[in-house]
Amino acid sequence: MGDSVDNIPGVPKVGPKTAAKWLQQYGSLDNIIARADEVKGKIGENLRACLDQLPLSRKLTTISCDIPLDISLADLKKRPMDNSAMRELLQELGFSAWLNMLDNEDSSAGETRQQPEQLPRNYEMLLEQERFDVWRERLQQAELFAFDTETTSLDYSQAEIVGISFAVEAGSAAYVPLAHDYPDVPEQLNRDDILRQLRPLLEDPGKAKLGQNLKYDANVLANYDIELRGIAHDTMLESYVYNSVATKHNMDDMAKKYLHLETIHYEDVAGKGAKQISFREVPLEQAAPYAAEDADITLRLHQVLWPKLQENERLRQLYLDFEVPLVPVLSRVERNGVLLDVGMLAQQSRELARQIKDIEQHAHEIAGQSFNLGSPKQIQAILYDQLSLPVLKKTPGGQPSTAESVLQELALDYPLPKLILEYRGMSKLKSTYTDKLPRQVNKKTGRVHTSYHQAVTATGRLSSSDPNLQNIPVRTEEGRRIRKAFVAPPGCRLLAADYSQIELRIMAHLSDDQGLLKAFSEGRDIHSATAAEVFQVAEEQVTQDLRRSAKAINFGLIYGMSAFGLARQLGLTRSQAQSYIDLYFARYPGVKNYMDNIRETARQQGYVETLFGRRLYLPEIKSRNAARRQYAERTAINAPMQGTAADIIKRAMIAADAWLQKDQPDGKMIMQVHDELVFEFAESDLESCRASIGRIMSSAADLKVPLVVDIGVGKNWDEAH
DNA sequence: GTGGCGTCC
DNA sequence: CAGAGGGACGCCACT
Repeated sequence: MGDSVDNIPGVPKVGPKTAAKWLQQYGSLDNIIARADEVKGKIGENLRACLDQLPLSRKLTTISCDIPLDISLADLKKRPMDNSAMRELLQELGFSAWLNMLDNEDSSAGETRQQPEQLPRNYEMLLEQERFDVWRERLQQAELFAFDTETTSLDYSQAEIVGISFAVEAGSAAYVPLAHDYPDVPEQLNRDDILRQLRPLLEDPGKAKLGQNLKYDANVLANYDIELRGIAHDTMLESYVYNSVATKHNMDDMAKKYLHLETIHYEDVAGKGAKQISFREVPLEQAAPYAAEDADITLRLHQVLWPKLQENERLRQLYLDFEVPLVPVLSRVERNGVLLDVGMLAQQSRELARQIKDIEQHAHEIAGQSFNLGSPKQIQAILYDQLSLPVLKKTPGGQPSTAESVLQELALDYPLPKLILEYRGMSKLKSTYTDKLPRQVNKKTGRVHTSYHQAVTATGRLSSSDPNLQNIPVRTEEGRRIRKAFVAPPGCRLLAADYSQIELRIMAHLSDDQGLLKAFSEGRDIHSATAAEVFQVAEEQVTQDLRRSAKAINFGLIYGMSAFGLARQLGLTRSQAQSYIDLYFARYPGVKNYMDNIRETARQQGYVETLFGRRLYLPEIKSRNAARRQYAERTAINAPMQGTAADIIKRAMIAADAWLQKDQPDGKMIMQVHDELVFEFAESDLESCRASIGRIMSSAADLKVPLVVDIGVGKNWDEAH
């Protein structure tokens, strides 16, 4: 720790999340300082000391919050904290993400500090068949009803249903406890019996259902052989499509933002941490209000969000044609799961363990002492303090970096960095993949079942977790061995289909650049074509090196990279890199034009859109802080391309699923990796399926360039590429 | 809980 | 004049 302003000794660390929480709680930095002593000991004092010693307009990083503060504390105190000034200030401080300023109701001001309303509620607990019959009839008659399952686990494959709640109109909801279990628990309706009675309703596609993250409920119901149909609305997706970044899309946060209601949290009834109990053990008198409220709030959220979506035709279409239909598709993909060769992974773990041990021994000999190769801190001490290697780069925290690029450079001159790199690679493979994946195989199905998240990314992509199947290694030979453990069952083959250069094709489409469009239309290798244009040689004369440079330029552009970044990547001087970029823009003026336009569009309307109208709000595009503004500008450039690609593959998934259901019921869609879909087909069907999948994916969008799909088949995922 | 690092597209 | 590549998830060390 140094003694500069950004590292004041004795000031306890305050992470961005804590800082954000305080800001939300207390309204301004000023109030935090006034109140912080009460809540956090001496932090308030230290905060004040920290801020008071700042010169006017001094740019600094406050504590470790990474808050660039362009104004002094005196300035801050002078400001009247009305709603708009507060919003502006928060944005300056870099807390726009928590500002709730993205909502279109923004202009209606004055509601951020609104008191929670009293929630009118008429909640009923159903313990007798007669009352359940009344409610079932209500559901039967309702145009739309909300429901929610309470279960024993967040993991759908482990989850048992404990109860179900319903709502048909705001303020009125019912909870049906079915499997609560604790001493002296009241007698409840029989679960199997009730599910049997509900089944026709839940499976009827004509009966419209509403829920919060219905994919989860669909998966849980599937454990009871109930195929949920008639998914009409999902509040999580409504919120996501309406504004992907204004709030997290869980019910508690959404209720706060859109209903100004404080809800009963899961932790309130089940406790948290080690003391958390299963919902099964939650007493009925607590469970019923919680569960009924879930259904009620879902309905109320829908009543607020659905009209908002209907105001914008493109958002409405995106929601109805992409996101909602994707829910049952993802549910099936997850439940299909992927077969793993666990024996193969176990063998790899053993080999890695042996190699890791050898490297450790060797490294300790070189260092002359024992240390933890997995600790960046210890490595830092050994490399820079003890062995006095040159410091090439520092982390944002001011410490000498031990990141891969740095070690690679050092590895040219010293032996230890190379060993550290090898160690990192191997321990990563072992801990994250070969050790972990086999433990995530479901005992009942013998396969791994990931969860896809539909409302996480800012751009519209899916994400995957538990396990994350979207970051399985592919780059190195050792890494690819893990893909060989993703296998097809006997008699089947995996079919992997990926969109070729989809983001660059989208860039061609969006920018309408004639050169780029022509290159794609002629089916040329885009990186070679770019190299030929930029370096002004015939395409046959493009060397691997030139192609590599062109590829870096192409991808760099998609991400909004600067000359500095390109120079670093290609090992050029900055001016060389700049001249490449200039040449590129000279050759592809449409691209240059597009990038300038999209920045301007973002500034003017405050958001950017994908081809299908998905929006990403970028409030920081107008930030006076250059770093934040430029970050927003890069996002403005990247999001339409990344997001359009996400839209297209979602549409392809919906179409592929429909085709599977109709024509190939034995075939399975088993994975999505952003621009790739993986299927499992019987060997005998392989060739016809290959043609069908190719057709379905290529026609998922009609761009000015062809959507080329590369398809491979094999007994394992690696082979299928 | 946070930061650093590493895996993917 | 600093900072200079988009989007994710997971593991580990450390506090």
